[in-house]
Amino acid sequence: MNIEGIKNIITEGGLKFTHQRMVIYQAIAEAENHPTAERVFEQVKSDNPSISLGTVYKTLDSFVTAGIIQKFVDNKGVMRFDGVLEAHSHLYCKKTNEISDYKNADLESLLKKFFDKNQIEDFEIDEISIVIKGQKL
Amino acid sequence: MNIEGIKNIITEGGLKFTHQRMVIYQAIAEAENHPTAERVFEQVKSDNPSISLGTVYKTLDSFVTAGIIQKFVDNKGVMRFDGVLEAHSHLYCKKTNEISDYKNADLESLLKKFFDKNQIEDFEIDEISIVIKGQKL
DNA sequence: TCTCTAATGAGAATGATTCTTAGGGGGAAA
DNA sequence: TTTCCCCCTAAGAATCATTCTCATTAGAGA
Repeated sequence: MNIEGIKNIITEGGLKFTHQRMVIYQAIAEAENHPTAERVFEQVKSDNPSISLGTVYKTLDSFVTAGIIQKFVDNKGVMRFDGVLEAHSHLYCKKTNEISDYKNADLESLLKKFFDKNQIEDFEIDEISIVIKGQKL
Repeated sequence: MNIEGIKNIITEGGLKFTHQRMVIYQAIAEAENHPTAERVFEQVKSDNPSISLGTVYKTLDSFVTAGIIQKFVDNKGVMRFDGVLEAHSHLYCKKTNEISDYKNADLESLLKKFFDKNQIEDFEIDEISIVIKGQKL
């Protein structure tokens, strides 16, 4: 993604555009995996050697609040960030601890139909997160 | 559950029976919610004032390894323990941060059927965990 | 009962995340 | 352009859950 594109995403999220936010968003958008804050920090340091880890945390948090990235907590209790906003599930490999995306529109619609029919008493569903645990072959 | 019952569960898991393991298992089995290690520690101290927090962590971990309880990580990155072994989903309330069980056999079989038909390439599924996020009404 | 090994208690150490504080930069208004 | 103000940032201290270390203790089998 080009600089203008990223700038738009950040400002449309209601955030001031800064160099730090730029490189951090870029790192997330380009990441194939689901990086930790530490990992983003490492990545970003080459473009911005004086950046601080605290800034990375705070910036990622603003992005989440602004709704331009997602976050979740992995099996070890470490935060993971995800630039993909559409509904999708995660595959967690117990051997390598890697987390990858699993998108399947059929699964999404199956679940949607199920919960449309089977309302949960006194509970309003906002989102459904699925983690498929197992191992890569 | 009585003492003998708990003793059986612990020894059948291949673990030596001790007083600490007894009271810790009891606390998990009786818990309605999904207690943290800290919470179990508080609970257990009345029956065993000299117990150490490290022991609670280590014991819970042995239980998980032995397969007699389950654990997961909540949205805040804190470990939660669960004495219920059957497949079930969790409801997470964004307002109160409470986590409750959601058991629905239809949902389980729906998912089982789906993944029987739709194998994931190069991935062997072990378990599927579903967290339904939203809010209590 | 005796012995051996695994379990325990106490507290130090670790690691991820948040907080604090001081300094800096960009936009709005004149 | 200049000033003001507020938000952003850097650096590191503080926090909190969890793990580790190590000396001591207590089960289970001989």
